[in-house]
Amino acid sequence: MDGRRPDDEREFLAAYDPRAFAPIAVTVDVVALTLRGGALHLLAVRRGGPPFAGAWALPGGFVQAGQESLDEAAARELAEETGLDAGALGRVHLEQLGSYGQPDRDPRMHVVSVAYLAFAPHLPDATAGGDAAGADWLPVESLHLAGQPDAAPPRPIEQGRRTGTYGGGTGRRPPSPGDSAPGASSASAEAPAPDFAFDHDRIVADGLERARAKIEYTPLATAFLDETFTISDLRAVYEAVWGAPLHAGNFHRKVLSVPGFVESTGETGSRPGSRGGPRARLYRAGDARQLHPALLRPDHEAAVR
Amino acid sequence: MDGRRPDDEREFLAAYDPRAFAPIAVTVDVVALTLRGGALHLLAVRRGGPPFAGAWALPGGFVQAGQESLDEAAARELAEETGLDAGALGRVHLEQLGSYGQPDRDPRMHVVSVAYLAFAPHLPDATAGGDAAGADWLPVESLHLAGQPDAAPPRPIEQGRRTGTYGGGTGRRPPSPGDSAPGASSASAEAPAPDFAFDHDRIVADGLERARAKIEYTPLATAFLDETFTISDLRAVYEAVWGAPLHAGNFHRKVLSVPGFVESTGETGSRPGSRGGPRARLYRAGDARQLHPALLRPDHEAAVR
DNA sequence: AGAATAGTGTCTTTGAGACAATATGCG
DNA sequence: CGCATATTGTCTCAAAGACACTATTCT
Repeated sequence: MDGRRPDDEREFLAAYDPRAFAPIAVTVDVVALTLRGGALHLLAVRRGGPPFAGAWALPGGFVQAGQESLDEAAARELAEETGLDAGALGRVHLEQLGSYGQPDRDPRMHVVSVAYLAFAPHLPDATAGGDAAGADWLPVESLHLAGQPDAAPPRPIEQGRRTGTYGGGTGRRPPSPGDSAPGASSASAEAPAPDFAFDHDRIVADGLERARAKIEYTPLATAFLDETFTISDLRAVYEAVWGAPLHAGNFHRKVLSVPGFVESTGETGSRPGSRGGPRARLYRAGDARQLHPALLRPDHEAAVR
Repeated sequence: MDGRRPDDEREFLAAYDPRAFAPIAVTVDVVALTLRGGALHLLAVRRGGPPFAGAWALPGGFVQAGQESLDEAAARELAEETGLDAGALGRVHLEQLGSYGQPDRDPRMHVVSVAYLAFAPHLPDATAGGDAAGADWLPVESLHLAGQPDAAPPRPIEQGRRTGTYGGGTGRRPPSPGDSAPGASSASAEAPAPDFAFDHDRIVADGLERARAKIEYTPLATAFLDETFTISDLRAVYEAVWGAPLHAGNFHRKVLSVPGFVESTGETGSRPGSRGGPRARLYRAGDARQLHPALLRPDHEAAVR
């Protein structure tokens, strides 16, 4: 309406000499999830230098200005940390999660981070790329995450013991007051009580909630599996991501009843379940992009209220 | 792990002298939606200068480095264009939509735009803020959007005649090429067929799809209404956003059956529908943040396949 | 043999949607 | 009066979930 105000003046200048105006750095950070030994794992790197030296952080880095899109930058960073080539990356689901831009989230300067969420089939051990001191897959159930975004936080679990099934109860987590996660990030690796650098714990929490919601109404759970899989493999994905056991029979029927979710390869798996049982039939991902009707989380309505 | 590679070198420098490295500008753009006369409208501004001078664009601007978060920047930009004060802004729902960072999306330089989605009750006419030549609310049904993200594009509608119900058919819209719709208000808006500057048509399409999906499983449709409203008012929101008529009786029962969606104010509206009928009871938004069970779009499964 | 798993059948309950019916208030 | 709307009732069908059952294969 009226004449230029100071803000506009600066914007005007910025268009012609951006370096004089916009000291905001843009990075991408990736919340990469995979299944290892039946448990959901998150890719994290050890920070090699300050700030937060020694703390866990998400793999990520600066977007190369004028060179790449955000999606490309995320794929590049993920590849650097996992050693994946372009072919293997093609089997990974990568989607944008959200952007984080609090002015003080990085003590050095104003950094806007565009977070991505990745679902990958079982991947090899992580290899530290960039200036990270190390990279590793952390079991999600061991994470201490601040400010759970919604209502599906990882429940307290016993350390060390991984029976392949669940340690937790039915899922209506008690608030668990003694379960604090202060900034006391230990720099040694044995103790898995990972506090994250920056606001990465919030990004991880948001990513986990997105993952839990996304497999409800999309077939993306198959992105955690190989080309062919059994219905039980698929059920294991849902159980690992949701952290709750599912009824095998009903799940089986449900998956087959949703059009386009999976399609049969007429084959049958050679190795039955490690504890006996008939050989399961093999399926591959179908062509649906959305599940109708959706596969809703058990008891989720109660958790949300 | 190993020695620094060139990329790392640049990142390292960037941390200490960002101006030497990161010529990426960060902006926010807002997809602001409201209901006017029963139809969904989008807030747009006329660009005052190149590039894309004279074209419609989303309200937005640069994030003030070190001064504000992304959310704050979006709220500020929205307020500038709508003349809303802080109080009125409190009644507006504002959420992050996604970030857009193709290197060539702005011809001047690499600009990463963080898009926001806003739901607002009926607002006054837009007032051009910043360096815009004008601002206006455009009927969403008149927009020509490239690359519809999904399967719920606006259908053709008859202009002028707004009977309060629908002109369209059952929802499987024919493309309807010659369908123009002048916003016919302040800023020389005779020529419609709005093509947007930059990639803003894609952002708008993504925002619309997000809005259509979001009111399925959240009570955010109430954000388009005043403090109190009737069930019919609420139904009008769903019909405007989804672009399809809903069965009044079933909708009524459904809304009341979802816990926490609306709560009754014991009152009754004084003005019945303009064409007669009993006075409807008034409700206000309930305390639920998610709807269980959800209010699914009719026929959406078929549209998605 | 005993145990665990794959896959199917059955039954109950909930919810979505089609349709009908009644009451209210405007023109 | 005639019509549109608000609200409630009824009926049918799809789907989720609990439970049971059979067949298969490992230890």
